[in-house]
Amino acid sequence: MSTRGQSVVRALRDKVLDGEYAPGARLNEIEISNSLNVSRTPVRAALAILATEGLLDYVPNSGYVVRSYSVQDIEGVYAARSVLEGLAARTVAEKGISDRVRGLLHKNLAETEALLNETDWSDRLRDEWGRLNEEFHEAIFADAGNRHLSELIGKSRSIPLLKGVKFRWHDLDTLAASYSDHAELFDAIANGQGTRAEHLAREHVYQAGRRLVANWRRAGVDGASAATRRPIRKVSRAA
Amino acid sequence: MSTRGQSVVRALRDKVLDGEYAPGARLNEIEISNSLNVSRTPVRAALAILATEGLLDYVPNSGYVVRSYSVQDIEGVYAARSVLEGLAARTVAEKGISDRVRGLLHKNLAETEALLNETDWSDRLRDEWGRLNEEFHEAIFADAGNRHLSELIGKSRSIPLLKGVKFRWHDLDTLAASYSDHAELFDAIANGQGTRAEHLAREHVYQAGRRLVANWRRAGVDGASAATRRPIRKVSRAA
DNA sequence: TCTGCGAAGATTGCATCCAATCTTGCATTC
DNA sequence: GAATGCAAGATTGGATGCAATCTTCGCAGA
Repeated sequence: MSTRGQSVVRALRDKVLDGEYAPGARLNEIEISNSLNVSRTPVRAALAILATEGLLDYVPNSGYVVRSYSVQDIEGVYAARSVLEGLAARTVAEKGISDRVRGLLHKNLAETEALLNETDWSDRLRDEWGRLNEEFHEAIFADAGNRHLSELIGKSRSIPLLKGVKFRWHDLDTLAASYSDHAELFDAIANGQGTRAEHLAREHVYQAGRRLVANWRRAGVDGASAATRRPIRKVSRAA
Repeated sequence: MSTRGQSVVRALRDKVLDGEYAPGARLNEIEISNSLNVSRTPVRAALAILATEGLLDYVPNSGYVVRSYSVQDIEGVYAARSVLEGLAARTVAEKGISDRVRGLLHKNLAETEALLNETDWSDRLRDEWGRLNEEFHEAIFADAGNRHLSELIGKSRSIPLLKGVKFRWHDLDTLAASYSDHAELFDAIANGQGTRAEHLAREHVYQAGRRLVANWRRAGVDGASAATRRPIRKVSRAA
């Protein structure tokens, strides 16, 4: 809440990531400035920043639209994320996990396991599971102590429309498998097994990506049409 | 040359990457707008973008400074780059290299080899070698067909002050070794050996990073002081 | 001499106005 | 009827003025 520009960046980023602005949607400076009660100046700054972050596409003199991701794009994102998180896991394993993160992950695993034994699997529990999953991954790559790596992973984790649909169709078996992955990964890291940790993390993220793509396809027309890149301006009529 | 803002972004980015603005240097909006003959508006937009790209540090109400990278930071950047370029190499090897890039790399290797047989090793040849090296790497990760991966590698390859000092102290033996790495990597990719290609690329980039860090340290006081992070504002006096 | 306070100067943040470009719709022409 | 050209509206790009914040420098006091 430092400057208005930063506030607008946060507000718009959340809306884009939550799908409030769907992929392909056009972002109008005046509408946004009215809805957020600021002038166009901080809005324009925020749009430029979000475009640089990769959340928006920008065409000069035309405007900004929420970037659309095809199935191939998503596969590419997860391919990159898998090697990055693999590197993070290896790094933590080889340099030694910090006591703080060891305790955090231990607690995280216990809470996740408890969650899996719940009977009524409501949306609230799903959200809680998503939070724990995020906490687990973030704790690891933060403990790698590599600022650049953290930035790259962060960029790979914030993609329009992924956040909202990410863990929506997961059945209990999938969640249990994910928990098992986490437990093994923690074991490898805690025991300094760098190569094992790297491979486990890579495979874990890879599987997550594959499930996401499968759900993406299963979502059918909605997801497909929303993910289809829509041109900002009409193509020129002259051939 | 579409909008002034984009022109300013390019101009400032080049200056930062070439070291014209040294790490830790403060960027004044008015000075820049005067030197580039534009108003503060496009300059402000450009500064925000470059900060988002990671080239500048930003402190609200204080301004922008060229981001400084410690030796640990550089090691981290190269660690990330190595796994990313490893992934790119594996991807190209497994999906099959395109004819265009196969020809390009073939030509690139021939030109590099010819360069190594030159007798008078002038600065011009050094620059030429740097260009060929860049072309080689870029051709590979571009051929992977992963937009996100390309963006991440691009971000890892544009770091303040690296461009200028990158290949300045390399002796002929080092360059020959690098050429040999490239040749082997091309062989692995062209023969569809994904794992081998990945490992070769990782090691190649890792070695490049290690050499850079060694030169960085050897540069001694200059590099060290330039790389030392300088606080933007005075620390608050009250404890 | 050093520390803390305060006022003046400098710099950034934001709002608003104008210019440039694009988009849209209609009329005209083939 | 379809395509082209033109004009009006809408939207973005840039410049400028003012407010808010920070920085710097000097001064008073311990």
